Amino acid sequence: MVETAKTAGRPYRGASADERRDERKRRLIEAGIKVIGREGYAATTVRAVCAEAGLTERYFYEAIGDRERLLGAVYAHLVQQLQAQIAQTILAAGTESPSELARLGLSGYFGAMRDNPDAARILLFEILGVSPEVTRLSQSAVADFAMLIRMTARRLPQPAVPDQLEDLVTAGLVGSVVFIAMSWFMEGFKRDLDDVVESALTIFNAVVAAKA
Amino acid sequence: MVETAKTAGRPYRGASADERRDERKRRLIEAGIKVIGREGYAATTVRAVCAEAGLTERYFYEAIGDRERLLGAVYAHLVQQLQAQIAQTILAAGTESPSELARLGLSGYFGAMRDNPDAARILLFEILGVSPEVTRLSQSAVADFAMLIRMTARRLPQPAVPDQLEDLVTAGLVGSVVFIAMSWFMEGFKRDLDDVVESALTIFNAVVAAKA
DNA sequence: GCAAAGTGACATCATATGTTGTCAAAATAA
DNA sequence: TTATTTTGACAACATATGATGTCACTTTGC
Repeated sequence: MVETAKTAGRPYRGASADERRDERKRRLIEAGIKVIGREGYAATTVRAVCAEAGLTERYFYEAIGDRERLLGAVYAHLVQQLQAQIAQTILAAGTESPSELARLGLSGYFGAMRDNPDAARILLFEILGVSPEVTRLSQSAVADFAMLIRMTARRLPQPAVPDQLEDLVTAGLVGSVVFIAMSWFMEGFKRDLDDVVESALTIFNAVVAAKA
Repeated sequence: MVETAKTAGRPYRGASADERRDERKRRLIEAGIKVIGREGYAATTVRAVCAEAGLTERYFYEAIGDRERLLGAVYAHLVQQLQAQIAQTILAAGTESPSELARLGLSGYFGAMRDNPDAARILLFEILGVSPEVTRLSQSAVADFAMLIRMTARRLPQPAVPDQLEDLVTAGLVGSVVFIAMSWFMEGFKRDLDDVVESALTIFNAVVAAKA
């Protein structure tokens, strides 16, 4: 008991304590996406997530804390991933036409939903009505996407919408995209991606083209 | 034990067995609106609903069945109420202009949300991610409102949107209204009702005015 | 008045699940 | 090798709550 100052962590299997902690958290979030996406948040148990991750409950409570924080972490992860993908798509585009940018962004969004139904279910359905904290998180994501829309529309010569309504209108545009995605999801993604993109784009272009 | 055929019910306190059953169900649904609206569905217990209704658990299980069916019944009740109110508003209107009809309908919708926040919370937030059955219920309500929009838009001389996209676009319009309502709700209904209606109407009119 | 149906307060049961603790085996440092 | 840390499988606990049962009291019909 003379000296145990370095209890803070020791390498194990070639990884430092911090690296292992991060890796466990990553695996738990990944497992959370699968389990919540398959079973729904209400039916998701800590045990099931741990089994999917190949970890024990202790690490769950160390890395995440509780079920609700898992959902928050999963959601934040998915939103960030989605935003990054869309941003990358837009930035890589050779065009600056708002309409074409919108098409690219919407394609990225809807494509991501179709290609990862587990994530889509969480992003579209499982996130609401869980708790005030999680609801705020989702509202924050909506605000982010609304901001993206505003930034894109700002490239237009004249504002299409009265200033004091801009935030509500862009929130509405986000909602139209989400609901189209929900309908598509519920139908099992039967429609062509192009149809879905075109539907959302119809609304976007109409609003942008309308005179203030 | 010679004869007890009429076990089917006896008047009590001036009401028949059926009347009392209906009244209990009504009170349970009313209590469900209050408790779910205040505490959220996840935090709603059968005991709390029964206490709010002034009834005992036995009647809950007789009249409703379980927690999830309560949410379904509450939601169906609220949607029906909302649809009836909006339909009445529209039918009583002296105009046939789609734009004016839309303004009336949207005023009814947003006004109802503001005037009954408990119901609004259930309609906007608490209904998703509970179970496949309840999710289908909400999708069905979305489809109903989308149909209402299409019927209104049909009065226009020429279709504003390609036929094969009509369902997705109208789903998107419903989504824009819902998300505007959600934003408004989350801000504590600070904005004027007129601003909110005008925002949704901006999107509606733009889509309707756009050329196919 | 009296037996039976209806009601309400409460007890009880079963179960699920979040959460923490135990303990032995594997990996590391000395 | 040996002691210590890390890990994983699993037990154990407390709690909440859905769901059903008990029992005394009220109301009704005869």
